[in-house]
Amino acid sequence: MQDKLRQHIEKIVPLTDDEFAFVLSHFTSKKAKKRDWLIQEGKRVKHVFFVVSGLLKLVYRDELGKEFIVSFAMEDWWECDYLAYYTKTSATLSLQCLEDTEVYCLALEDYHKLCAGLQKIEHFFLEKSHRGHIGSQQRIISFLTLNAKERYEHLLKRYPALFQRVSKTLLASYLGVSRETLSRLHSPK
Amino acid sequence: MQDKLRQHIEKIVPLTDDEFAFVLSHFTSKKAKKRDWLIQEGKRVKHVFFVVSGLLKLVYRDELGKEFIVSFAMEDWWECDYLAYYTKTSATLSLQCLEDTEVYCLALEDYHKLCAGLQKIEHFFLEKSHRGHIGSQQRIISFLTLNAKERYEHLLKRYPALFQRVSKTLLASYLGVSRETLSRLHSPK
DNA sequence: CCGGGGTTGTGATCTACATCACAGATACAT
DNA sequence: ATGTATCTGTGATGTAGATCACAACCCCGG
Repeated sequence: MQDKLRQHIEKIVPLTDDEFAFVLSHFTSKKAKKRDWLIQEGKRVKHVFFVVSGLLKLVYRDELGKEFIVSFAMEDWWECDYLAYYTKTSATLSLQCLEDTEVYCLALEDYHKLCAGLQKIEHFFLEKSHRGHIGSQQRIISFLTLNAKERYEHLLKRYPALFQRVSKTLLASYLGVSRETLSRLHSPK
Repeated sequence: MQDKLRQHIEKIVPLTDDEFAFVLSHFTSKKAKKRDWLIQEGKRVKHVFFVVSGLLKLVYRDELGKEFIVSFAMEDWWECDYLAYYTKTSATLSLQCLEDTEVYCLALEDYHKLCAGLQKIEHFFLEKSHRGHIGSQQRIISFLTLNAKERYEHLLKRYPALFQRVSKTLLASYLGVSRETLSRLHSPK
């Protein structure tokens, strides 16, 4: 299980055994069951999570209680309500397990200590953050330029594995269409 | 003009005179006129830009030639086609001046040298990247949860200054609605 | 000072998608 | 096993917003 994290980091920065031990000492690990919450709207966000196994949804809930999926987090993903985490405010998003899930948890002060103690890891996080930013930008472009069907096909091509693991209802919510419309996209008229 | 950049960085990390001189030595500066391009689709992206003064649009153009505004960049903003920049591939986005503009330019290898030579600045970039990522995530949420009118009002509240500086046509493109619809939002029905 | 390109409003029409409503299927808990 | 909730498809209908079309405007360059 540690190997997952190490391999993940080493895709970007190589680490000695000692360095990885140092990194690992800043994390705690946690197992959660389907339907458990790792972040709850309104509460403080203590950790950023690295997903070792399982699947989660990051959701925003509007005033009417309607739920929107901001992102899915699968193996090897980092997930958090970053705004709440970095600014130490209460969560506006929630993070819930869609399957039994295993994560590493990193508290904000441990994150700072880790970066201060090992420059490489700050570089790693910078790299990760860039990629996350680029990914979000592309999702924005897909909202600007594509219709429901195109967004659906785009997602299907990019993450075929998702379709085995999450309900159409959730996919629809991620794509920003109603589940009825998504359902009709398969067999177009 | 240097002061702009220094003050901007020092909002996040304090610098000595020597450190700032070191930072500045990695940048070049450039003036561009309204309608000039800093990044052109299909070409290589040599620099990331820090906007000292002026205003730019970052645009995506679809197969039909229709233009979509990914973001505006005003004073104190960093802008780039980050994907193309970091991966040294050719641009899928374009960056064009909407006003006469003054920027600092940072080439990728200078960026790496700068980070390697001064840890503080890597920390600064990491912080900036986080904020950018958070901002994009909120824009995604606005696409998922708000209709055209709500997105418009949201933008109006957040960046009132923009409305004095850019045409409704461009705003509509940023918001993902047609300019006719945007126009009708003022005087509802 | 005149002409043309970009900007804005507004009407008429069209369409993608939402919403509501129902029914069969599947999974989950007691 | 048996009921209950959650998922999925599909019809009927409503609506936000796109598209097309035109007229008035402003601003800049020659």
